[in-house]
Amino acid sequence: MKYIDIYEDIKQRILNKKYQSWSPLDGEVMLCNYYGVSRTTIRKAISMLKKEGFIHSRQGSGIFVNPPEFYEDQNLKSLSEMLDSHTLKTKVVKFEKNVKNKELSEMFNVHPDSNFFHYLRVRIIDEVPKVIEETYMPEFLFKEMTKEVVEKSMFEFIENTSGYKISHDSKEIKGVQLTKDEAKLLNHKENDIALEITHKVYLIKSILAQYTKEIIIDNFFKVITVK
Amino acid sequence: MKYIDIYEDIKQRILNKKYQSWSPLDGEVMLCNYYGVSRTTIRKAISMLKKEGFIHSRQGSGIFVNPPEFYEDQNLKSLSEMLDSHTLKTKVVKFEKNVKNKELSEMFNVHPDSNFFHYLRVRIIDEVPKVIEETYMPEFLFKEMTKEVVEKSMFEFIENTSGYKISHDSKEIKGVQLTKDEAKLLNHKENDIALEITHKVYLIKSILAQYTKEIIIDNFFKVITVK
DNA sequence: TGAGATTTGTACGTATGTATA
DNA sequence: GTATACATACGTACAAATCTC
Repeated sequence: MKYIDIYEDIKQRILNKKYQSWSPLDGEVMLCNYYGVSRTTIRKAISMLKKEGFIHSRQGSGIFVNPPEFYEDQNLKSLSEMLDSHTLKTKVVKFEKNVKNKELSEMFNVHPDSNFFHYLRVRIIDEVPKVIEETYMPEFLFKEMTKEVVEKSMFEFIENTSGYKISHDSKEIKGVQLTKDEAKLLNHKENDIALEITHKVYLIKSILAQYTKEIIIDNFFKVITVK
Repeated sequence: MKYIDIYEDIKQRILNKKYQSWSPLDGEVMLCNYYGVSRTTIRKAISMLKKEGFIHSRQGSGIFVNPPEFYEDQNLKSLSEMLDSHTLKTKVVKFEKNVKNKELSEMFNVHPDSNFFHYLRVRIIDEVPKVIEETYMPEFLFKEMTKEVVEKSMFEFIENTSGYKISHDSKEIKGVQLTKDEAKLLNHKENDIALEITHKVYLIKSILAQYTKEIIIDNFFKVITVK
């Protein structure tokens, strides 16, 4: 798709700091000529870049490159993926199959005897354990699941390998005090304040595919919106 | 603007539960005829509805209405405005002018002698105090500021009355324990866990116009993303 | 201050591609 | 396989905001 290519090209230029913050991008007509496409196509690419906070535009004026803080935390990935620019290690503390649990079955809206995968990972950033990540997934949806998958990216597995399509994504953020076990895993003191993010991933038709609870010790979460 | 009208019309139908969750909307061509506009215009309205989580579409299949949890907390307004559907009262606890403060001046990037407005409001939802909101704004930007404005909507004041345009918006969310004073205002116990949201509103060219710290006692914040 | 040029925004129409039913 | 429905892409015209001289 042309507009995707153009979007990627401009995005890379911005990420590689080819433009100064607030500096104007070429006008739409100029971009049409440069990429050899119609204005509709350029505007589609521009629209995506705007949505993700890379640029903004004003009628009569032009298109302008945003400073990095506008787009850095924009893409709603797994919270831990947000930290991928740092040296990141993942330690799988636990990996179980055939877990049965009444509350889980209710949450996932499946038969009470259903089996779940369960794994617990600790994310280590710059040699410091920062995030505990505990995940449950129904086994009947993911038959090819292995420990190897858990050691890599679950997100990618769902999107590319499993054949399912992710429909939406809900996160609930709250402040909590660390339990004894959590404190131990994170080298912190019991009752220290942390953020708990419960994360549900849904497939088409609102089928819940994954439930994750993250405990994150860097006690903040940042959201930037561009008008 | 036609596409805005169409967007509003369909949005209202969805909010008023004229459609069942997951039920198909009319096709694009049908909507063109109904509203008497081109397909481009329909697609612009559809695109906005998608962005805000009201609907989703799949190629070859159709356009489908999302269930309420997709769109309820979508719009990034002031966090307290998110609760406007409940009976909401605002109590202005403090309103000061001519506040000088070194840290504030640095944060706003203005001369150290600059004056700030400062006000502290408590938001009362269903008769229960839930949110403490403390705001600082530089006086030189907002000359017409009065206590009356503070008692109503600050957001509207900036957008409509002051003549400035909001460029972007950053929020930082963290877990905190209530101080003695905060606990008193919220009828809670000292050291109870709450969420603190620091909120910065920027005008064009990254001019910081408002700094708000919210302490919110309902200890969660929900984000839903639709792919 | 004002008129004209520039630039993005809105809207129309048409044709073809691609996923789904 | 065919029909349907959304997705992509082209081109054109005019409106509205902004910038420049």
